[in-house]
Order: sequence, then structure tokens, then C-alpha cells
Amino acid sequence: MAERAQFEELARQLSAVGAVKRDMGRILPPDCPAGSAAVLTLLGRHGDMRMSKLAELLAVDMSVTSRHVAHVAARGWIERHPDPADKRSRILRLTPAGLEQLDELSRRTTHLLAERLADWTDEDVGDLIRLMTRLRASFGDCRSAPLRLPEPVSEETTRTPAST
Amino acid sequence: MAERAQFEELARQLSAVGAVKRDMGRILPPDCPAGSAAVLTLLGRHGDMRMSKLAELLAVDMSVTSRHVAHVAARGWIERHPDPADKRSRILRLTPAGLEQLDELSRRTTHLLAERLADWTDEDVGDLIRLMTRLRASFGDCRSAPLRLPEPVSEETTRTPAST
DNA sequence: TATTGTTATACTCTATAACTATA
DNA sequence: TATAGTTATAGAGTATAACAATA
Repeated sequence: MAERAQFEELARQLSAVGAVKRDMGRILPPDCPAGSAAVLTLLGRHGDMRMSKLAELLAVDMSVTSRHVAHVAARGWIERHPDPADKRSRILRLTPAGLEQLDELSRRTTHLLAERLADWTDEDVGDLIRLMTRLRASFGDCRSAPLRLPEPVSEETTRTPAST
Repeated sequence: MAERAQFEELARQLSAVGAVKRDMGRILPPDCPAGSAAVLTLLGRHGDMRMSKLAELLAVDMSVTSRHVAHVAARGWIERHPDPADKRSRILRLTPAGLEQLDELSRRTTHLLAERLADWTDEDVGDLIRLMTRLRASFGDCRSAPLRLPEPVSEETTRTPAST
């Protein structure tokens, strides 16, 4: 168990990491704020899903999810299909334009991070990712979905954000 | 240098850490939102300072700092003294009531983190603090260093022109 | 009656720009 | 003219509550 001073420092770092997030937000494409980018990213990683599932992954209220999704859908980046199994639900799916947008997002964030973290080793970045993932999990975050981040690109037919 | 997939994952974690921050925000005392808490914390940690210095530590615009400070001052948690060396400046100082509020803040955040991170070792927390601190340092003065974006792949996008 | 999703409303945080007071 | 700080305005993100459609 850590000490009080450490917890206070962690709280400070959590508060201050907003500056990094804002910096990332400044290089987003036009009409694609952070909320939209998160929607596209999660759909790209986890595939088609319902609103409620997306809200869970975003860890925000469904009303917030609805707004972000409406924004993204209005720009043609996703489509909302009726769920044959439950007419109340809507299945979200990336469009080809959405895949392009997602690729542009990936290119920009990758470029920014590669520049800012030029002196970080692969292991440094991996450690930070692992600890942040664990932090979210410790806060009762249901988002720890089986994300096959490692390298399972066995097939290219599904929506993978066109990396490489 | 890390790889693209790693950078994408880090971007996702940065986006998602907002859920943790919101969870922390929910246990703040009445009339003390996150912005106010950050002001009190930084004054408690670094001692009396001017607005411009506080804005730098907060990593937000001075106008934002001014609003937070006004909120905190209106509740009697800090005082704004004239700077004898520069009459444009104001020296910020915690009041006894501010110190009490700061202690309450510390108690609540420590309690929450101690509960959420019950299975974290002292070293785990230290590693996360170190890496987040380094992350912020690597982004440094992100506000004054606009990033040059790579050229879009094929289509002509409507990006902000030149920006110079 | 419960659940899925949308919409209305309000609040927090932030940046830009215009403004004042002083250097 | 330049700087420290304030205020007005606008935009993004979020949560709560009321609502509609379906289970």
C-alpha cells in the first residue's frame, strides 16, 4: 500500500495530464473533436456494436454517447443500422469514409506522439500503457475488453484502422 | 522509438483516463470543482505566487486561471495581495480556511485512491507517477510549439491553411 | 414494468479576443 | 509599446431528467 504523499502526487498528475490531452486535441482533423475521435477509434478496434456497448467502452453516459454518435453519423463516418434482434437498438458501423477518417486520426496522433516521445524507448511507452490500463481497471472500469492489441492481424477483412 | 500501434494505444489510454478523473471529481467537496482544487493544491505545494506563475503550473491560459482564482477567492480560501514590486500583479496566498479546505481535499482524494488502488504496491504507484511526470515533461510547452502535420495521403483535405 | 436510445437543460473547463491598468 | 490580469463570449464534454419506442 502506498503512502498519503504518493496518493496526493498521483492525484496531481491525474489533474495535470489534461494539458497533454488538450495538446493531442489540437491536432485533430476539422469537424472531428475528441469525442468523435473516440467513437471512431473504438468502433475501429472492437467492430460493430450497439449504443449501450459503445457507452460502456467510452465510460460515459449513454446520453453523451448519443450526442457523439449523432455528430459522427451526420458526417457520414458511421451508419446506424436497425438491430433485427431488438428494434430498440441500433448497430453502429464504420463507413468507408469513417475508415479514412480513422486512418487520418491515427496518422496525426502517431506523428505527434512520435515527435513528443522521441526519446522514449519502446519499453517506456509500454510501461506507461500498462500502468494506465491498470489504473482504469482499478477504478472499476469495464472497458478492459479483450482488446487484441499485441499483433493478431491475421485477417485484413475486418475493420482494422489500416495500420501499416 | 516505439511503434505505431503502441502510440495508438497510448492515445487511447490518454483519452480514456478521463473516466478516472471524473470519478475523482465526484468526491470533491461542495463548491470546490476540480479547477478550484487544482488552485489550492498548487498554492499549498509551491507557496504564494502570482497569477502568471499559477497559470504556468496549471498549464492553462491565464484567463482560465483568473476564473478559477476568482471562484476560490470568493469562498475565502485564498487572498489576492498587491505585489509591491509590480502593481499589475497580484500575489495569491492560501487563507486558514483555504488550508482547511486543502486538507479536506487531501483526505478525500487519499481515501478514494487508497480504496481503488488497494492492491497497488508503493512501487507501482511510484512508477505511474514517474511516467506521467515524464509524459508531461515530454510535451513541455506544447502550447507554443505547433506541430507540423504530415501531408494527407491522397485527397485534398480542408485543413487549416498554413497556420503560420 | 424495464430497457434502449434521444433530447432538453445545466454545469465545468477551456481558449480567443477585447479591455484596464501598469511597466 | 509591452505585460499582468479581468471579463465576455463561444465551444466541447459531461450528467441528470424527461421522454418515446420497444421488450
